[in-house]
Amino acid sequence: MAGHEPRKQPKQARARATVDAIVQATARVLVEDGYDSLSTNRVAKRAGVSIGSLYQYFPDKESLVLAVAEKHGEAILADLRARLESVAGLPLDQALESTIRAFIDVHLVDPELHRVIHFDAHTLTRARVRQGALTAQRMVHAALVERQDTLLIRDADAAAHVVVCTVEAVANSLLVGPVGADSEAVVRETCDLVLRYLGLSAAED
Amino acid sequence: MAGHEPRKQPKQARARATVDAIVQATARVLVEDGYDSLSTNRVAKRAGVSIGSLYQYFPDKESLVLAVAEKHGEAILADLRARLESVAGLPLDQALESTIRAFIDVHLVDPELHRVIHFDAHTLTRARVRQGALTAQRMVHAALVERQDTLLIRDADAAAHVVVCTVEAVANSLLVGPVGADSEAVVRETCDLVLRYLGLSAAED
DNA sequence: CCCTTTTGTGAGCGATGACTCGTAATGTAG
DNA sequence: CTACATTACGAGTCATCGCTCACAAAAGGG
Repeated sequence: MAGHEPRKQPKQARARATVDAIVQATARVLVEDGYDSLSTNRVAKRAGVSIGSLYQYFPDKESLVLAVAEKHGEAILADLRARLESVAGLPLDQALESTIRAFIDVHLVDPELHRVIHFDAHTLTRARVRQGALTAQRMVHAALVERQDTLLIRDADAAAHVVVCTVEAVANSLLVGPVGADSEAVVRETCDLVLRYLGLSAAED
Repeated sequence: MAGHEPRKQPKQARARATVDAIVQATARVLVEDGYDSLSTNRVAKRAGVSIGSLYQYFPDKESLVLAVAEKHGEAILADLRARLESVAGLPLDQALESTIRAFIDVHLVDPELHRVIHFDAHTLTRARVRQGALTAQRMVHAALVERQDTLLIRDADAAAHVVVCTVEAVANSLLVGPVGADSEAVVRETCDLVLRYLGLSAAED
């Protein structure tokens, strides 16, 4: 289902520029025209290269979207890591809140592109996204286990899954459109949700 | 983008059977072949009717999927209502837990179809699903406001959104595939998540 | 029985799309 | 300059798809 064999790698700088232009063009088509309007011909035209050049480096249409998703995923991850630097010294509850907010914020890097990748793209790309979520889940799992006695946890596996699932869903809901509530309030409530779940924040007032 | 005018309604029983066969065939193609393989010709063939007959009752391809989604949505809603009958007499925390479990269970009616509708289908169908979620959100909002003084709520709008978003995400996560955790445990944790968030269930042991 | 309405048919039109391949241009090494 | 590898090109192939339309068969009604 993944289509064909991998294609050759660019050797010269010229070729690397071409590949880059193609990936960027794919992203632009994705956000400007939508997933349904994505065609290899259109991408080639938008990139200013010929359709033949495109197929020298990408075996099929899906691999284009995959490349974009990969790049976007890495950008997000880098951003997240940067945002988490400052968390190290904080007390647990504040650290957690910062992490949650960072996780949500990071979904708003190029939100249109994120929306398309997350909601419109197909099998392979979705699998890639899902794999990213599983990675996050493992990280959360580790963090939970490490603080097992400070927290209120019955089943760390299930807890990690629920937490990641929840925060990701909220983050994505914020980039779909009107949400019937104020965004900042939603983020605040999400923090409360997770903190109370983990037994970290007793009710105030 | 929604295509064309609505088509005529079936007057005779014969025609109603045809329409039904078409909707059912659409659902079968959707779960057996996937959204990407859905074509009007294929649906017609699978339904055992001619392509012309299909276009007598459905203006375009999307309306097929929409009909399936509509039907599935109604089935789910009916199921949910039935499951909620028994909740009336229970104390608040148990009622809430039952409701959450019901909401999740109901996503497992024809899970394959649900998966396709929720994850693979496009604009119109997605809008329909989203509208359903908003309805749920309004219901939750009302329920929260009604019990405002028993619960721990700062912003009912945001709370309703977060809760619905969360439970729906968990429900959908359970029908995508391996989850890295036991399903029942996930459901239990989700209940805890929401109950603790609303200040209903203090920590046990 | 005939006339009208409703229902059913499927060949085929026009469009689009993914992808190939023969060829030409450009870089690169000796 | 020459020979070879790399890169770029884009017309064209083949398949599919959404959808129409001219027509035929069945139902209903008088």
